[in-house]
Amino acid sequence: MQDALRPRVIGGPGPADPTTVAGLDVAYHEDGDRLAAAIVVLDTRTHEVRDTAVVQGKPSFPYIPGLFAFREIPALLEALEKLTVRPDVLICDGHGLAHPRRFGLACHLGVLTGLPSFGVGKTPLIGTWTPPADRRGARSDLVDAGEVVGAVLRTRQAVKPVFVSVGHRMDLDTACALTLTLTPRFRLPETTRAADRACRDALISTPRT
DNA sequence: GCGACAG
DNA sequence: ATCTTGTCGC
Repeated sequence: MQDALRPRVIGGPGPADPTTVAGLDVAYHEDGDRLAAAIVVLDTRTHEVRDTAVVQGKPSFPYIPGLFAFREIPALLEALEKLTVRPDVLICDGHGLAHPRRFGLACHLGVLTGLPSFGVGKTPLIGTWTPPADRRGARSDLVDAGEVVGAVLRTRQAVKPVFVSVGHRMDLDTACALTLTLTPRFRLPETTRAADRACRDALISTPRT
């Protein structure tokens, strides 16, 4: 399925001046039988929350490296339908092009929604790289099979870098610039942090349905 | 065959 | 992802 959908990915450039950016994330209950997906739309400049959508559900697919999207996409698409604000960019918790078949979660969501997207991963899935300089904004190429599939970006000095890769209708420079704009204080983008908080809270505030 | 392996 | 334990720093 990934090989079939990959041709539908459209390359950059990404939006020149996106007004809103959305963070997407999914949290799982420790019993492994319940999950919550959240999407939080922020104003790109002020980081003010413009919209939030949270849905609960059950995992329908196991976690398998390389097939991660099939586990989280169902709930994320449901949450997307509940949004009243159409975000200009989707920022995913995971990779885009930096995937064995060049079709990670960010690419998959971008193709299904038609929206520009990119991924910001906390750990690598594929590729090799040299550590970027120890200062915010420093970056190095993430290379796999001889091609640059993403960037290793330092969002905070003296903190582990993040892995940025394009999804759909996006270019790496725009993705890295947006990531830096969204990390004024912490390692991860405010979008990701807001979505992580939202789905985690939803999972706890609703012990049973 | 062995090791790696987004969340 | 989630959990635990321990350390460092503001």
